This record gives sequence, C-alpha cells and structure tokens, in this order.
Amino acid sequence: MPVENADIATIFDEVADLLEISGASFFRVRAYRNASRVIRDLSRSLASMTSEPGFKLEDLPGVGKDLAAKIREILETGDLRLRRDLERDVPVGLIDVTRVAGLGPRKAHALFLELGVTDLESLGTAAKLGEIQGVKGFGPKTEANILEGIYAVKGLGNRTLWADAERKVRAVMEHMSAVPGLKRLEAAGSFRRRVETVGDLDILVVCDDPDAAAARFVTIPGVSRVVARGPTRSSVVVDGEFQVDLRVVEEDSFGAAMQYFTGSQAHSVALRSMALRKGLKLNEYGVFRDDEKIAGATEEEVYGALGLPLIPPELRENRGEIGAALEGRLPSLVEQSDVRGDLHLHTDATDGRASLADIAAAAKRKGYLYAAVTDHSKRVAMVKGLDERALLSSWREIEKLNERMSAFHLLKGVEVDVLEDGSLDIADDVLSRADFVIASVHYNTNMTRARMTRRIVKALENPHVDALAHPSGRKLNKRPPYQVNMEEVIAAAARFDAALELNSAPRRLDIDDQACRSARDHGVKVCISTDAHDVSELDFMRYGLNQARRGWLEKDDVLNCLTYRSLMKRLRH
DNA sequence: GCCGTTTTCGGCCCGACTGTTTTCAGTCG
Repeated sequence: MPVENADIATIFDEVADLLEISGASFFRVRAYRNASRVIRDLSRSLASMTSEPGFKLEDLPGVGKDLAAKIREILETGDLRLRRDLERDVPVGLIDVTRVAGLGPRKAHALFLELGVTDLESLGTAAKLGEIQGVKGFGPKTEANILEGIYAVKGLGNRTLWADAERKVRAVMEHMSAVPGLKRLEAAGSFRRRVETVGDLDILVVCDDPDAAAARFVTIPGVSRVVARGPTRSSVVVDGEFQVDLRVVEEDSFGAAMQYFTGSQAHSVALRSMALRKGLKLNEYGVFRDDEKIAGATEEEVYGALGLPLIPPELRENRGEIGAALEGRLPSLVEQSDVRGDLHLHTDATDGRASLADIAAAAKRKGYLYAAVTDHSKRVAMVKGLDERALLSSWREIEKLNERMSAFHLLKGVEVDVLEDGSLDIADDVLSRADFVIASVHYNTNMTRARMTRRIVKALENPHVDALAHPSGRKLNKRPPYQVNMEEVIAAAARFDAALELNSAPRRLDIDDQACRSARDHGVKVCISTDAHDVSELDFMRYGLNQARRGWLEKDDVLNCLTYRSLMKRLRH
C-alpha cells in the first residue's frame, strides 16, 4: 500500500495536536501543522517525487532536516515512532476534547491530569458530576459551557456547503442592513474565499454606533446562543450549529480588516512575515511603519504597501499566490461572462425533470452559444438510462430542434457509464455519432485504488470520450472520493486529450481546486458543467466557477469557454 | 522545528474576549 500525501499530513496533524496538549513549544507545533498543509497541498505524491533524482524533501517550504527524516520514516514504515510515543503519554481522545468550544490544549491537559479525562465521554461525566469547577482555573461557568459544548461537537462535524452558507449570509446581511448609521457591511472569511464548505461566517461593519450594531446582531433570527458580545467583536450561534462573528471596524481600517478576516490564516501569516521583513507591521488595523499608519482603508492599499497587487480572495491560501503576485504572474481568473455553454445536462428522457425543449430554451436564455444534452446510458436502469436505439432517436429530436433555433446549438451527447472493467456502456459505433461524450462512474465504486485508476484510465483511452464526469465521485459531507490516483487520471487525460469535468453541483464540486490546478499545469482542459436535472439548476454554474477560480483557472483552461466553432473543431476526432 | 538582505542563534503574526483571577492565562480566529 503506497503512502499517500494525506496519510503523512494526517500523522503530522495528530502529532501537532498531541504535542500541543503535552505543552510543547507553540512554534514546534506550528512547524508540524505547516508541513502538514504544504504536503496536503502538493499536487503530486511524495512517494513518487522522492524517487526522482535531484528531488530533496528539504526543498519543500517548512520542511527541514528533522521533518524530512520523519517524512522518510512514514514513507518507509507507514507510521511514525514519535506519534506512537506521544500516544502513550497523551490519550488521543483529548484531541476531541479540545474541539469543545472554550477548551484548548492547556485546559484539556489539565483535566486529564486532575480528573483523568481522556475523551468526550469522560469529559461529559466529569462535567455532570460537577467535578470540573473544582479544578484550578475552571469555574461553574466553564463547566456549564462544556456541557453545552459537548453537545455541539457531537452534533456538528459537518461544515456548511458554500451554497447553503450563501443563503445564510443573505439573511444575516439583510438583517444587519437595518443598523442605524451603517456605512459598510461585507462578508469575509472562507465564504469570501469561496471555499467549497464554510465553517463559520465573518461579517464586517463600519457604522456610527458600534453598540447598536452589536445589539442588532444578537437578534439575528435563529440565534440559539450568544458566545461573545463586545464593542468590536461579537459572536453568535444560529440554527444551533452555525457560528457568525461580527467585527465592528473603523472606516480607515476597513481594508486591513477585510484582508485579515478574509484570510486564509496561512496567507495572512505569510503576509505579516513579509511585512516584518520590510520593517513594517501588518495587523487588522492597517500597515504600520514604526507607529505611523501607512495603509488600511482599502485592501488595494494594504497589498500595495507590501509591494503587491491585490490578490483575489479565491487565491489566498498561501499556495504560491504571493510569489506569483510579486512576479506579476497572477492568473486572470475565469468569469461567468467567459462561459459559452454547458456540457452536462439531463432531460426527462431519464432522470431530469425538464423537457428537452425547455432546458434547451433555458440554456439559450442564459446567453450560451451551445449546450450538450447528456442523458444517462442504459446501465443506470433505475432512471431508465438510454440504450443505443433510444439514444439515436433522442439525437434525431435534437437535430430537429437545432433546425428551429438560431445562434444556439444543442450538442448530441451522452453521459455514458464506465463499466467495472473500464469499457463503456454504449457501443463505439453509436458513440462515434455523438457530438459530446462524457464518461462517468456510478456503480461498484468500492474497488481498490489500483483497479479504479485502471478502470478510469481505460475509459479515457476510448477515442470517443471527450470528458470524464465528476472524476472523484465525492459528495461533500456525504461520501468520500473513490480510491483513485488522480495524478494518473490527469496524466491520462493529457495523453488522450480528454477534458476533466468540474461538476458544479454544490455537493459535488468535483474535481476540487487542487486538481483543477494540477489539470491546468498538465495542459488538461476542464469543463465546468452543471449536471442540471432541471432548468433552475443551470444556475449551479457559478458554484463551479468559484471552484475553478480557486483552482487558478483562466478562460483558456476551460473547455466550455471556447466558441462553438472552436469547440466542435476540438471535439471532432 | 524552521529559517536567514539582522544567516547557525534567536526570533517566529497578533489582537479581542472570557472566565477566572485580582493582573492574567487560555482560547479563538
């Protein structure tokens, strides 16, 4: 079993958590967290990189002599001695304990030493027995918060889908827009970075009366708990699980505050280090030289003071965007207006809810030049997937419809199932008559990584396949990606000149941002599709665009940004 | 534990809020 980057990162994360609980230096802990993030973000597997001549683990940022040796140990043995040693001293269950709001590593460790708390369960027991308020540094209030906190941790776990977060943001913004003397109101945080799932929400306001803002804030509909309420920062929990933070800032600090609260944390830390090297100080109030404030009102100004152009929020992950900005090679990110069509749609011939004519008309109304109708193939029997004959007859309908439409083209397509052995569910001579074939894995997804990778690569080998649908098969908060070597899939797509889909359904967003970037680096086109099963779902496109932008994609990287003529030229085998 | 235009030691992002304390540590973002 080859060791994956994620395995190494997970071990480092656990080591960081356990070190922190056992009271190690903050900087040592941070070193493990940094390295974990760097490794997780790599687009290629370390196992294969280390076998290349000239590659040194120490060249990775945040990896020195010691961590390089630890990575080698994990690659060779699959585990880390340090982790096993730590687990002997610190119960792993304490990591869950630190997830309880208000309990951090220090307090968790104190409860372990004083009361023998080892996990959430023993924590709950101790709290119910009233033992916690007897421990030094803990009082009755902390004990009550713990009881509530345990409940929240257990019920939680899932981050909110970006699309759902957007609805919550709208409601919060609408509520807050009634604050008297309001000057600015913006959402920051991971929501603004367009991260596929959002943990909590950060709202920034500029207003005449901070008290009024805080007072209005704690009356947001659905507030179940007020976590904090101060003159510049308040925090509530809505709908029982979603935390919303309010920051009240001065107008001349608004840009610095937006920068800071948009994050990511890694991006902000990198910016602050950069500021220090230039003899400046960056905080949420501005950029300072000695005690003089030299920037702060706008983000442009803040980045400018550091010698940088404004970096789009979607790129702020400390994955090379700062270096790219310094060198003037930030990507010009794809936008909705660049999109010329949608290449994955369903109709009521299978599991869609709209008729062919209706969804075609809706796509045209969106200003697209083309759309591909890609109903399921026969293997998806549950939704009456089409066989060769039904497919040919549906394509004849499309031809007729095309004759009646001007300045818009429907593509004769199919979402053809990839069978277990990598062959396709529709005969080649029929596929050869399609305009657009998107191949898709739906069944028997529980195979080994090697077999699944072979299955998908073989499908890509078929010259009729234009794209691979939802390549990882993941559903956010619902099911993990298949075991598949995405590196090999991307390499195969490059070899056979196929595109990879970025499926825009809010729960899929598959491929993810890192795979987008890797596809781009390999010259593989990405098609951003909605997989719409109804007219309204054509609007999913913007979720896919969010993800594409996080993946550094420019319009030239996106298949469905081509004009109709260029697309057809490309698709003709 | 990492890192270097303060380079092999001594820094490392930084401020607000809470609960507990009585001047501050821990947590959080």
